[in-house]
Amino acid sequence: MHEMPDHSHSAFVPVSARDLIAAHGGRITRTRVAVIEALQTGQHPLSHDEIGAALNAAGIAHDRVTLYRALDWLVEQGIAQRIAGGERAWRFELQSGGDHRHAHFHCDRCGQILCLEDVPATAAPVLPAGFELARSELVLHGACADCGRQNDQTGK
Amino acid sequence: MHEMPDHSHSAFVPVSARDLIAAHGGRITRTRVAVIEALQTGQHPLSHDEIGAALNAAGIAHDRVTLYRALDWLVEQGIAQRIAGGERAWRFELQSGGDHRHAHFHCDRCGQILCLEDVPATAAPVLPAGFELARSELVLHGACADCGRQNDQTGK
DNA sequence: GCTTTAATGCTACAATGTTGCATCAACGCC
DNA sequence: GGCGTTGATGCAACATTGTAGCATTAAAGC
Repeated sequence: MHEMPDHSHSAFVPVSARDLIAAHGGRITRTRVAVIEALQTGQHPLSHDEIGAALNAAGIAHDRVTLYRALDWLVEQGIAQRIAGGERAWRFELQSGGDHRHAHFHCDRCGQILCLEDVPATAAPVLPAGFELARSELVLHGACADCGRQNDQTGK
Repeated sequence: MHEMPDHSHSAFVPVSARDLIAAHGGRITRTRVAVIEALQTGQHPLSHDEIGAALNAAGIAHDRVTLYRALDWLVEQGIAQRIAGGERAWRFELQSGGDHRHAHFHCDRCGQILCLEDVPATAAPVLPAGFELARSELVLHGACADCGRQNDQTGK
């Protein structure tokens, strides 16, 4: 809402992370910035663990709980969204504008999750009376290209 | 408590739990029988916890681990299927014949999961090359009829 | 620089699921 | 029916994922 001075010294740090946080009235902390940047960099939804590793790689010291809370806040603000991957852990990805919801692909071999940008998750058909639809989540399961069909059966 | 199964009004003929187990070459134990009966009785996918409660109610002593393993076996055999509810815990429901996969509705208020028998989860569209689709899972989120719109706050 | 308080870091805990291993019991065989 | 084999169970301990409480730190505004 308010004017931001031009941070011309922001070498490789995308300004949008800071703007994104400020636009939601949150304090700009290194954890939040790093988390957003990790999500921006990642080509697929990241688990809490992967984000933590990214922070470590970036030299950002952090606590497990802090990361959980940072992610909670991002989801709460609508900046990020949670995805139920199939495993017990949540995955997170940035809410790429508006309510655009796409489907995801979960590789049952490597556990990786990929975005299927082309495939909308908004298959919202007939619901019983009284039901109120908030959003829909479509997850396709199978084997990704990397895992190929090199191994044909995997437990779990 | 062994009642005559009432299947006069539905096309879904309850298969004897014992037959189901035997057909897959498993041993007929009281735990497995009770789990299958609990899933048959339940009108919606049950969590491990709910199944455990059902076993207790039926006077079937059991261990937590035994229940996990019984459920694992059922899924492995294709008798039951796992559903990622959105919470961390799995839900289980019987694989009601063939590969019929329907969508599910997760109430964000009460956490209940319901089957949407009418809504197929088979929205299998374009996948990138090399990808192998095994199954798809469609979960709709919102408020169920019971929770109605009595409370409007939602984590969305 | 100083104040306010959101955000962090730590400890402890809760919930869910897994592993190893000794024991039990389901099933086939006699 | 009794017996042996082996799958299934029960128990203890552990692993993973996520939360709650609270003192401390640091971001934002003055």
